[in-house]
Amino acid sequence: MKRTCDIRHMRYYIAVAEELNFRRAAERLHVAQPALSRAIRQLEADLGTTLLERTNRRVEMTDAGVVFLEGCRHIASNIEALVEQTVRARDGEIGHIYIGYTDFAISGALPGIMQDFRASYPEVSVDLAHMVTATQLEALRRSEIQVGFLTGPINEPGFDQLVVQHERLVVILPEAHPLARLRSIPLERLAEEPFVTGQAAHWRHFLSHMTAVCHGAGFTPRIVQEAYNSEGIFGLIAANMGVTLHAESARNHFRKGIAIRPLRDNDYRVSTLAIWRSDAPSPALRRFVETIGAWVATHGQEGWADALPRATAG
Amino acid sequence: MKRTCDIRHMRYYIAVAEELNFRRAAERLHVAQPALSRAIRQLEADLGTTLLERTNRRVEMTDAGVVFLEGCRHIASNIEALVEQTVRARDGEIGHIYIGYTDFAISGALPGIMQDFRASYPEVSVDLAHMVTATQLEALRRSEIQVGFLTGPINEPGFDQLVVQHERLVVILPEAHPLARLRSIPLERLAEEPFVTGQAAHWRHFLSHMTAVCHGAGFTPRIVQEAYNSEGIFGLIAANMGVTLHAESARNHFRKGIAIRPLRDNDYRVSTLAIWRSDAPSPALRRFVETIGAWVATHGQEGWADALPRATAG
DNA sequence: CGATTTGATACCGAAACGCTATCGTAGAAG
DNA sequence: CTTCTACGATAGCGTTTCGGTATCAAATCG
Repeated sequence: MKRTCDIRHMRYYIAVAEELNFRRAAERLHVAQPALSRAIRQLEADLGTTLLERTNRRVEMTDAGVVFLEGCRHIASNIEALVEQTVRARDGEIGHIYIGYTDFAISGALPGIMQDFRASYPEVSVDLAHMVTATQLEALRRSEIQVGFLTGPINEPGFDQLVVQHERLVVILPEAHPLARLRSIPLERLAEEPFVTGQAAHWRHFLSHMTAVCHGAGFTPRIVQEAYNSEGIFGLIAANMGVTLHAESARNHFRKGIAIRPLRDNDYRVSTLAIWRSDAPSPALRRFVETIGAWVATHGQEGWADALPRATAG
Repeated sequence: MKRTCDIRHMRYYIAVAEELNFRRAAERLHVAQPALSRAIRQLEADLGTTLLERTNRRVEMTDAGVVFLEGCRHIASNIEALVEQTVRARDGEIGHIYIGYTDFAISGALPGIMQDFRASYPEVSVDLAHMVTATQLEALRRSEIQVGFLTGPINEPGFDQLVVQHERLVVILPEAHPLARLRSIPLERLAEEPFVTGQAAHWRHFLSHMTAVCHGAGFTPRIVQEAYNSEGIFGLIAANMGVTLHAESARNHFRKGIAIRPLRDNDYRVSTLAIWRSDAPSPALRRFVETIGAWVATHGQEGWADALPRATAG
């Protein structure tokens, strides 16, 4: 028993079993009749089972033949589907992508991008994992994630990037704070205020932006409290523990008890980048990067906030 | 694109994709490494898709390769299962049998035989159809059923048979009937009684037995009512419309209002036969006939009534 | 820098395949 | 009963495919 079980033989058998006539089956398969005779004979030898009862005038299926026909049909269709799926995987329509994102990204461009991507490639499954910028960079190097949405600027050789957000800074402060009465806040007025920020170990990318812009206004922010994430920061501010600078995407959050005000006469911007390994992208990744590009081209760098279904205000 | 998709190539691919190493995969498959290289190359050409990324030192699966591997595993296991099933079908462990049966058979030996058969060959599905003897013979000739359980004697060329029941006759009469007080009834005492029987057109096989045995006692039964089946006959008798002769298997029925008594000094017997086409039996049919034979050998011709779970009395 | 390992290639003999031609037989037609 | 026809089986031949040995080019490692 060689256990070859060639697909071709199965297809031959399907034709013969359906026609119950070697000649017609041969026509249908575009082969000569003796080839069929031999193929079926060999198939039967491989299986160790008679599949067709030939009586020189009529062909009948045995019980085993019926079972085998059913199975062959099933397998043939499975193979067709598999070939189809494989081609689609090659074209990036099927696959899996691991993505890392920051608070800024999920508050800003990422939901819109994901929405577009899911609409175009519904069969690509996506794993979204929240990570701060430094963790994303490490994960990208280890190929644990394929795309990172993180706080720029980044200079990582071997990776391509695209700016998806380019945001002004806003001041976040307790609703009852005297400065909250201003429509926009001059940065210098925050010099003496206590600051609430993310943890220094994890938020250093954004904190370096914050300290830089504060130094530009002539002071060093006095950090009195650290929170784990943006939600935590907002909560502490609502509890009147201090103020902070945050990216404009904070406007997409709504939190009772806090006020969000633009900086007056300050054009400093923080960028959020999409970044991915530039060599040998998987097909699905290529599609995803295309989607990011299309999204950026469509929404521009200013309009990203409009992409969110729920628009909020400060 | 030839769309060959040889199973062998798939098995080769599974090995290479699992080992991610052509040499080790070749060892596992007991083939030389160049054969593998070529097979995979051809497979990729057939599919029009790169499955493995070879870098002269390391082999990696592409996304399409991952999808294809999963599919190949699935198909390979399907084929294994199919071969298994086909062999079992050849051995009669899988299949389908169409069976016809009479009232006598279903009241007698058939349930026990079916029970044994289902226990031995649970994956052979059975279609049981109630038919009178004449209908069964016609269905057997047309191969609409493969086995008939019917009332003998039968002389049908090209068919084999086996006696599964060989029953004495019993008298069935209304509980309140004067004769019901006797422990056994001499046949002559029924000469003047009105008879309730099955419809002449359908029950002629049994009716010929009945008239024959009555003639032996010197009278012709006066049939006053015909019913569709045994249940109907019993019902009419319970309604005091007459009496009848029936096979001993009637004892396995319980019907309020009727009495069942043996014939006195009468050894006439009615046989119920299993009958099937003697040429080219399907494997499942062969198993079924074996089971019938074993059942008859075990239970004998007298003990058939014991085979029923529910034993009743007259 | 040489040794080793990896996949790719070249070539050859064997096996499998497909085709044409032909046969034997069972059913149909006369 | 004879003849014809249709069907599957068989034989022989050329081509393709497959597997094996020997070898190569490149990358890794000591």
